[in-house]
Amino acid sequence: MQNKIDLRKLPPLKSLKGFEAATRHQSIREAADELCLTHPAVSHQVQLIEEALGVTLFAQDGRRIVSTEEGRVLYPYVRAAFESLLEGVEAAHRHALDKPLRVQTYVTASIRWMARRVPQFLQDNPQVKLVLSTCAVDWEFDDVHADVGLVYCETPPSHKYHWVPLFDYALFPVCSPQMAASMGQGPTAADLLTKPLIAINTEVRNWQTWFESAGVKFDPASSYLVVDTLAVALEMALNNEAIALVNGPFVDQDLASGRLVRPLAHTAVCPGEWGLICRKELKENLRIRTFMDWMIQSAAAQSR
Amino acid sequence: MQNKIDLRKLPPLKSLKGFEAATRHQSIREAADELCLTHPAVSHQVQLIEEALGVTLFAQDGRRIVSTEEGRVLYPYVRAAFESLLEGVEAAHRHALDKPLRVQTYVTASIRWMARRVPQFLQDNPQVKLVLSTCAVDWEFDDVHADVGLVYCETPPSHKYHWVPLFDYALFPVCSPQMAASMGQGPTAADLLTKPLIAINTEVRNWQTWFESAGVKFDPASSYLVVDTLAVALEMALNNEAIALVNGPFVDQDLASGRLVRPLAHTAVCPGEWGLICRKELKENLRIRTFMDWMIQSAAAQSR
DNA sequence: GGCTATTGGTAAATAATTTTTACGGGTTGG
DNA sequence: CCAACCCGTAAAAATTATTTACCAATAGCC
Repeated sequence: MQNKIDLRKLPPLKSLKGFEAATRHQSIREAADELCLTHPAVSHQVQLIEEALGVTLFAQDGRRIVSTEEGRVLYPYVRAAFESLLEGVEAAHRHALDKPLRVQTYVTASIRWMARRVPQFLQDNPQVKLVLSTCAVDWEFDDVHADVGLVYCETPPSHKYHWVPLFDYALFPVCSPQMAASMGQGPTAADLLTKPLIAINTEVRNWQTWFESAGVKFDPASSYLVVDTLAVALEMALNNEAIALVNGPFVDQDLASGRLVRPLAHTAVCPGEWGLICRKELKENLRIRTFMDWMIQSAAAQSR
Repeated sequence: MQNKIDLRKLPPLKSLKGFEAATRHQSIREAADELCLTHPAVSHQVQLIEEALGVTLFAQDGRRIVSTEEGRVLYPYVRAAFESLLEGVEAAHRHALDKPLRVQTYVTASIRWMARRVPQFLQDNPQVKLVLSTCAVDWEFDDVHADVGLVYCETPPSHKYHWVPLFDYALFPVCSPQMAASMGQGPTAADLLTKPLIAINTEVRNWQTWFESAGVKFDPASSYLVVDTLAVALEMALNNEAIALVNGPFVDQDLASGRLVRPLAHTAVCPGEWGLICRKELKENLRIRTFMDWMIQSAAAQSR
């Protein structure tokens, strides 16, 4: 790095704000107003510095104050110091925002949730760069290769992580309007057993869970289609080929547009939640906070 | 002056010391040692800044810490800020010491006390410049035209002044060795009445005070010489022409060298004291403190 | 000239902050 | 594998900063 410097000779740094503002205004009161302090606070700050330096910085002139020559000599240095710090903060921010934010999520969440929001996010935060990476649904959040994750957790994750739940792991079937119509008016859960059901290979128990919560016996051995991601299942549902079981708010747009429908309203809310995750020490990180806050906002807007 | 800058965006200034040292050492503990703090203090300071900026500044690497890229980006700006402040302090000091220090005192104190010390003081403090000004003995300290005074005060001066007593207002007669010899062995106070006594026009009562304290009646109307400063009176005493009444430690050298003697030991200590005076708000001023401390030291050394 | 509004300074009380103490977890090197 | 070392955390203690309440001085205004 660099050589040692004598930090002990520095005046009380906090009080320098008072000196800076007081010098600029040539008035204790105005400085106090600017700093949102009372005038004795600024008065005291100035005195502290005068004592620390052994130099008189202001003289009283009527009911105002006037910088002494020493005050005028000192000011530019203090000013330069503050400007350097502000530049440094700026530079650190720029640098921090410049590194791409690595976001990890599952295929379906990526395609059907992230993909619909990320463009707007990038438009709102043009300085941020994103790298989206996708993993299988049962993967854990990998804090080495990602900064933030949108993942499902059955139980709150370990204490080393910061965890913000976003929405329920809520199971409900969807299919094409034609498929729904073929089951007649107001089909029951049992009626679904007559149709091709698609399951996700990592979550084969979901259909059983849903049927049980609907009070219908379901034989897991009964033949059904298994694919490896919900995105594929949904594609098949859209193509009128099967009924898919959705596990989160991933079909809102298709439902809104009518391309998919819910043949019946029953929803099975499972334990655990979808949420955003990051390492605890990064939760105040500028990029990460920006990203998480935006996504939380967006999720709240969706469910409203 | 200059334009407003946004002081609110500044990180907690005091904590920057911790960041600076921690970055330089790449170690919290070493930084703490340098700053004479405990390691949690520095750890906390660093965290404060990280939170304020929303940027991670250090990463743990085994049992040390390593600056992140952001930390390395920020450091030079912080460093520059500190250096600017140190320069500013230096510049203010230089400027403060550059203005001559205006010292006010009376003729005799000036000639017979200051004049003997000032050269050494200036040698010890080569950056300080002095202007000595002299006034009549009954003048008050004039804080418009002087920074410090060496004056006599009967009662402690008003609260707006900083007052450091240096020595008593002690009256005792001095004369040449010949004059003393002409009074025979062990003269009494009354014997002095037969010799020419010199008084100072602003302090004509002093002889009366001294004789009364010695238990001798003294008629103020009795003829004696009146001059306007003790310095003149002493000159006459040195020339064997009269007995002078000294009111402070102004003849120490002459007594030591034997050029003047005290015909008898009786001393009348009057109320009040000689001392250094300056405006209260200046008492921490670098030049003034330097000067006063030096003179206090010197006076203490003399009376020792 | 006297009155009032405004500005600063001071001191004690209060609030905020920094620092320390005490402890725990993780890493390194013998 | 253990001891030494370093860092982080949380609560307590110590220190600083700020406010409140007051006073003195000035300047503008009848």
